[in-house]
Amino acid sequence: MTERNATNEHWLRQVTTPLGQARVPCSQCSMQGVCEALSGDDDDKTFVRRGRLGSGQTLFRAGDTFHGIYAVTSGAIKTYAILDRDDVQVVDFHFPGDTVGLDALDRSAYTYTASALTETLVCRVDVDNPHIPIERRQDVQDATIRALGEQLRHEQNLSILLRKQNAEQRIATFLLSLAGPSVWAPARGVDLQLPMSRKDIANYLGIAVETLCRLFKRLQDDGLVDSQGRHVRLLNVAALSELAHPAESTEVETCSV
Amino acid sequence: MTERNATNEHWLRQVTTPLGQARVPCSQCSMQGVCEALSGDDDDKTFVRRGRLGSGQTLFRAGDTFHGIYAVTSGAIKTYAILDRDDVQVVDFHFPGDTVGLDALDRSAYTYTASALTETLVCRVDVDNPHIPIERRQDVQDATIRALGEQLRHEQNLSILLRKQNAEQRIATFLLSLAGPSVWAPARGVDLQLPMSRKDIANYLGIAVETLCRLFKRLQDDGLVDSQGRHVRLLNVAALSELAHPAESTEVETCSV
DNA sequence: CAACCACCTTGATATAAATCAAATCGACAC
DNA sequence: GTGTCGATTTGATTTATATCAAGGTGGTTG
Repeated sequence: MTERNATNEHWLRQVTTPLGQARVPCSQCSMQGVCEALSGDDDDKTFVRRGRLGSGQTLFRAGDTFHGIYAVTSGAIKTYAILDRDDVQVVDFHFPGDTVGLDALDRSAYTYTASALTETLVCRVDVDNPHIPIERRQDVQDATIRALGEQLRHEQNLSILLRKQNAEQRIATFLLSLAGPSVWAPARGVDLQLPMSRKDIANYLGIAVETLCRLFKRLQDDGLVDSQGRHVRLLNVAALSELAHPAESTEVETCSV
Repeated sequence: MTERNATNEHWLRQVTTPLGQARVPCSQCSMQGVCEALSGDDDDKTFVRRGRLGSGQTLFRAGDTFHGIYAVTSGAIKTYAILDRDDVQVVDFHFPGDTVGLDALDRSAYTYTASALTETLVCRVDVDNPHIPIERRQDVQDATIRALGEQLRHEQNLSILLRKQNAEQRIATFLLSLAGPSVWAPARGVDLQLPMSRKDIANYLGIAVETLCRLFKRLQDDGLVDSQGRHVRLLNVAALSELAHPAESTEVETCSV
């Protein structure tokens, strides 16, 4: 149970901001402190730059020379591998506060392709050059290791989800993770504006688009969500949570009455 | 295709030594350089210690106070989460050259439980104390970040496997990854002495034990492997590779003749 | 406007894999 | 030896999900 909670806790933490929130402050960013530490010291030595991506625009491609990591401040990014012509694999979605490109930190090239799902703002932190301060500053090292650790645990949790949960549970978990901390205070339902297509979601969750659709419908019919295309409202967060990680009701069967 | 190869390349790299090899030299360890850098400087300031675990013995438990990471030098470790009573999830297997506990590097407690699958030797690298040199030395930082990056990519590849591959493909990929670099020179088959049970393998691959058994049998009937309990010999590495990542034979149909 | 194009949705069918059940095997204790 | 317990294997059946197929939607372009 402790484990279970820990797992879910991290899923929720991955998305530090509810979808729709415009901008994330630096204090909530997974690279916290790095930007302040690296920018503004010197005119010529600014290692942090802000950038803007239009919807669908590519940030970098798998195999491109690594030149730094990106922190998302608004919008959304997807990273994906191109396995074949006509066969891609979405590896992750990145929301405000998340970092993109961490998995290439120790390499000369990016591992996956990263594209914006909507208009997106990013902070680029240069780390391509071994001479720049980021390699030397203790606070930056710490932030980097923390970000890597978080990302690693996120990926481990995803692996667990892919082995243990069926399609419906995956969807419930996914929706709750997108909602982020908002689920703790579901005033009158939680509104989500999904930045990605059904196809991307299905691909990410490892299920067929048709299955995703049918299960969305089932959740809708059961009154758990209200789904209008990319606008989804979570109507019954408690029931969704129950779906995502069913209670270990070995002895607590009175609950169901 | 580039992507596909990259993926498999990493799977293979995860296991740096073929199973059965007695001991891994420090030069092949994922913490390369760290041990030499940290040990022997001072009698009292040795941050690397060697340890021995009997079969089944636990190295640390999920929730235990974090006190360092471990490099496996011989034997094998499994890390797993206890989700419920009677429900565990194997997160990873760790072989000589691999590191255990990296995912807790930025935390105060270990994320998963780690147990030895056979008699196992480990090197423990202390990093619990913020005052010790490991936090300051550049070479150690670099090694840590590299190890984290590798682990992260390994986990991403595993996630891709769990979404894209069916049970048979998962098994083929798993066997090839265990064989490691040996598969490049399959003299007269590659011998594997599996340190883990069928149950653990099935759990790790996200399939039922019965399915695993049946598919082992199928591979055996098809002459791809010779499986006698925990002793497995890969008889046809080429065919296994073909199973693991089927050729994109859109226009190269002559190959099958 | 019509034509086109992805995307989304729903239905019918096929199938891989889970589940339930039971036999066999192996290791270890007594 | 005999008995026990877990691990492994095999069989029969069920089920979740993929696949194939076809409509419906919405946006964009000429």
